[in-house]
Amino acid sequence: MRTTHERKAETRDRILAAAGRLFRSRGVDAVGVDAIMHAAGLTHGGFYSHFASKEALVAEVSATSLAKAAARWERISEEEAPSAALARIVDSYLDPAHVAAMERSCVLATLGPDVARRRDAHPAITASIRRMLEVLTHCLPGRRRARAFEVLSTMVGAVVLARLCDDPVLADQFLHAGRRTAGLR
Amino acid sequence: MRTTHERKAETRDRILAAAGRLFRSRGVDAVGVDAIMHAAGLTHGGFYSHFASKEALVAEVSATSLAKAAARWERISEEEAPSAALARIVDSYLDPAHVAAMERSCVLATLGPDVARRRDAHPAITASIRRMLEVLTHCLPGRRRARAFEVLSTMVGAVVLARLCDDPVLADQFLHAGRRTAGLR
DNA sequence: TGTACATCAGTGAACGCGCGTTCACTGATGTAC
DNA sequence: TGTACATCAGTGAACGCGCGTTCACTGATGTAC
Repeated sequence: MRTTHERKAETRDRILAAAGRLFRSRGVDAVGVDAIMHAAGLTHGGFYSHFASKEALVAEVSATSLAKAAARWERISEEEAPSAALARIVDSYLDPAHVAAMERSCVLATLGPDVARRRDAHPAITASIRRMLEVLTHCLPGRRRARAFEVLSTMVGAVVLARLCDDPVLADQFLHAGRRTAGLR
Repeated sequence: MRTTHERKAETRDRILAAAGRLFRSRGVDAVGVDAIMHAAGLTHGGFYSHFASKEALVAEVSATSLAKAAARWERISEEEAPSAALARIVDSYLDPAHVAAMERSCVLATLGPDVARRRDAHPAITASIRRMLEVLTHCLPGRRRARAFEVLSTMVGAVVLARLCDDPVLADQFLHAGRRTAGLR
């Protein structure tokens, strides 16, 4: 029974991963349970032995996906010197290739408004946002927390705006602005 | 026939306004043509004598709604001294009451990722973003365009993040961060 | 000014479709003896 | 070790529903004479 449980947990993770990719690239309402289960290599009927509803999945996907990002930032800030960690976090967030790959991009910039309309996802997301702010504060010169709010806001806004630009030059200028607010270059 | 044309144009505007409100507050895919037409005081069948499809409506709503915002910024920057205009634009954008009222809020922060997935809306949106950057550049001390990118990014990001926060104190800190990046207070 | 006709914005029934969810089932795996 | 049984993750047909879109229509309004 232990192995079975582990296998089920793996399947659950596969569903979460597939949903994360699809929700981010196409939008929550444009992706059906059917498509998610198919992407996870399963049939749609089994979905409800893992999640209570599609809404529950949405909340869990955004929570776990953002928690993973927060954990990655924490790992980077522990492994490297503050300024190097900051550069790595900000540069990877604002990397044009990463901005283009919506399905692997940050939930905040990809599903932000969508998730904002779903109140039950807020607590978990707020917790991850706090962790991200903590990391940024630790990495910023002078460790001024107020600056962490500026940096995170600019990063998220720059990615949202860059994605709306027809012109790649304009898009790049938003990404550069994000780096500048973080104090890089 | 003139009066008829004018009346039809008014109806069209009413549909656009209703769709703008509903799309922003509930999300594009959560609002049907039926609900939009009902909010405009009409029945759903008439929709297609005004718009080719729901997708066409989405593109037009985001384009006109953002163009209106850009025009408002331009008006403010012409009426007031640069620093006063900047304060008015940024403060109204980051006003907690305005942030809470999604249905009247900025398309960038409300439908950003949704619209980013619809390529046909990008040209018109890019044009409005350029106008907004122009206004900000004109109002910023030293008229440094690079700073306009930072300010717009922070404003959009701060609103997106504030809406995801469970805790109103945390949300307010994002809004304050937006003001600080703009050089206010 | 009054009448007959044409136009067309808006109506509401109807359509096919894909969605979220349910449920009886199957068959692989784990447990008991 | 081998057999019989229980469990339950995953299957796939079925459901009711609301969606986007179409279309024959109606009735108010504008035009022609």
